[in-house]
Amino acid sequence: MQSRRLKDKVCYNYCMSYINVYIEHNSLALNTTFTYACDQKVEVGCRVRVPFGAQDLIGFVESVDVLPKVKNIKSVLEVLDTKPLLNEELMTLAHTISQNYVCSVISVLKTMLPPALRPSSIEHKIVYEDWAVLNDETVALTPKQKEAFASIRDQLPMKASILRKKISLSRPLFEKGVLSLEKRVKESVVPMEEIEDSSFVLTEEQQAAIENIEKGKNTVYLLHGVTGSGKTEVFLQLAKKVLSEGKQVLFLVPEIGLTPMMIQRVKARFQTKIAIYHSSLNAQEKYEQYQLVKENKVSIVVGTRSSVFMPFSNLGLILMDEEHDSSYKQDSMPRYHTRDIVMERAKFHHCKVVLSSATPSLDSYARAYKGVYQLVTLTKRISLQMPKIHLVDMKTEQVENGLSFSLINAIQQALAKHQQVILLLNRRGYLPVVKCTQCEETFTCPDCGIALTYHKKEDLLMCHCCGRVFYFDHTCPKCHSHSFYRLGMGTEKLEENLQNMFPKAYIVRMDADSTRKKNAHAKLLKEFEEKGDILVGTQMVAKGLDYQRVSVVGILQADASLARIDYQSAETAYSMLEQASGRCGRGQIEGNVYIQTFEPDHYVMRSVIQHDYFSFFSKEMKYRHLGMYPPYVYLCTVIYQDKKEENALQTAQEAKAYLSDLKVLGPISISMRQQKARVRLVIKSKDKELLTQRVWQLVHHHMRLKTTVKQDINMYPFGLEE
DNA sequence: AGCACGCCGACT
DNA sequence: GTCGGCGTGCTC
Repeated sequence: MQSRRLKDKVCYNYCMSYINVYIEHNSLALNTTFTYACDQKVEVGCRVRVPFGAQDLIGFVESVDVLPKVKNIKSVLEVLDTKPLLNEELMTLAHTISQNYVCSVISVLKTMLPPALRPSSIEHKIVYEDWAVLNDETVALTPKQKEAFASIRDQLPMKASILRKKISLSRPLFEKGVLSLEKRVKESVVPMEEIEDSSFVLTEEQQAAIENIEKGKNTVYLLHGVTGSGKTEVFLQLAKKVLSEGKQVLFLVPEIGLTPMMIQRVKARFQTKIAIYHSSLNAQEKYEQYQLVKENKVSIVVGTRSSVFMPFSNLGLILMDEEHDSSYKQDSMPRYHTRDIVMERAKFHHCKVVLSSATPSLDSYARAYKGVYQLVTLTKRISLQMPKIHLVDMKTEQVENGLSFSLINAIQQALAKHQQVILLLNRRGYLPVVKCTQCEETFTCPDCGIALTYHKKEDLLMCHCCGRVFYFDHTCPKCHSHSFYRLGMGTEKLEENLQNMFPKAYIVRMDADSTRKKNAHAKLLKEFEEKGDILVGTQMVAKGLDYQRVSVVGILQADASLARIDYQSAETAYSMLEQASGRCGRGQIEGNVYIQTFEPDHYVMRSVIQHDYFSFFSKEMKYRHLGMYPPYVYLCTVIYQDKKEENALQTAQEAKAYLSDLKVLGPISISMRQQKARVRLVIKSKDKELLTQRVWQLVHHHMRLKTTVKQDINMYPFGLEE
């Protein structure tokens, strides 16, 4: 006994440790650890509450020392976790991401964890509920109590709330000690519908692709398959094999809302062993899915970009569907690209990666072309032939309400045959520009400085940059005139026009406005599938939809996506056109695509008409080489933000001078945000390490300036829009 | 990032 | 004489 006490005491003294923690500030100025004394057991990867100046904040333990390295050390207020939230792999990964993306470590730690576990003062509490568990069966009971107990004996442990509903005599059972209460994490009921798994017969091509990947020596594979060639089935087969070996699979998708059918298929195939992780889950649901993975209760995770941080212990395969999709790049700190994280995790777990797309990113295809990745192709459609593309030359064609006669004709024919039509117009709202006829005044957003779009249904003006809405009294604020030019057309107006032209047609509109509510995507798609004739929408209708009855796809204002000054606009335009075309002719009926354009001879149009990705790739690579753009160089954008434009501009110019050894474009003024002027630099470098090093130096240089001008770094931006 | 400290203008 | 504006500087 005495020795035990002595040991305890020694242990107590010994346990005084000095912990280095990251503070919950995202600011790069605070991207260092702070040391605190702690007399409790703590491990690296735990959260602690610490005093920080006048505030008390949450910190994340980075390392533990026996001796302090600095003076004036405060003590931790509370240790929040008994076990580390992140393992060594993920802690190391956080540092790698911080280093590569020039962002704070804590910002990475925050994104890695589900909201409920985030080191943040804003609490997302984990919800617990009471469960009744068996405590002592030998206690004497009255006959009635015995009877009540017997009726629920086999259902234990059970939720206390359900128990109380079932039997009225629950209280004495607890009081006498037969049952006891236990707190358990509340489980939100995620309904698991029983779905018939679609039967499948692999085509020769699919079979060959699977063999290539399974037997291949490479780590990374690019599965390039035309739309409707059955890439998903290849994925499912690969996953099945890896799962049967007892390893875990990560299946990444761009946005769950757009691919309900895909999720259904994966669910159906792998029933119980699956976790689904995406943005529309609430904090509690995310926490549950996260725990399932951490406790090794599931072996396949289907999810959007944040699921790349799941705490896998034995990852055997990473599948990345629609790898070209922009939603894989996060546009807030840390601005990581999911593909990069995938490569890091694959390196750690020694597992294979399969990227898949009908229109791969130029980056990935270039790597596959060079042999860095192994290219695997699927050239044939499962159903019929590829849809036929008709380029409609808007310079010569007759037009009514923005629709060419060829397209109107095709729609009429499709409707007559009870086939479905998808129309894509990448502009939401009713009228993109409202202009006073008297003084030419246009309505612009005071925060962003861009033109407001008129929305007819709500009768208001909306900023499509920040989402702010403005009351519209149909009076010019400058000259009080009541007449306005009406320029352009958005999806809302197109829907109205179509309804007038085809009064009997059932029209479904899908854009950012109609899909704001939870599950709106799935609802609208179901509505279209069951009774819709025409689906009108922005580019979101181009992605992943798989309906058998669609025979016509129309793309309006196809040039709009080409006309932008962005180096990447041709790539996104090609991808959008090809993906949209792929939505028709998936069943037994022929597909026809009408692309309305003023530039039918543009190389993007020429390639789309042939479904020839490679010809597009070759042409585009030449332009990228000429202009020195990715994948020939690495880019980084730096945005300077200030109330006064001249301040931002001056800081940007000084930064450019500081980076005189690198190729720097700009500074140029870009749209405002939150009433602040913004000025942008674009840095180019062939040397990735040098770029990272110099940008870090720029960050420290900027901190030394102690200016109010904000500096915002975006490593490897997805295009140069905004 | 926050929050305190500090030094100036316009009020009871 | 004080309340409060926001410029500067520090936080283990």
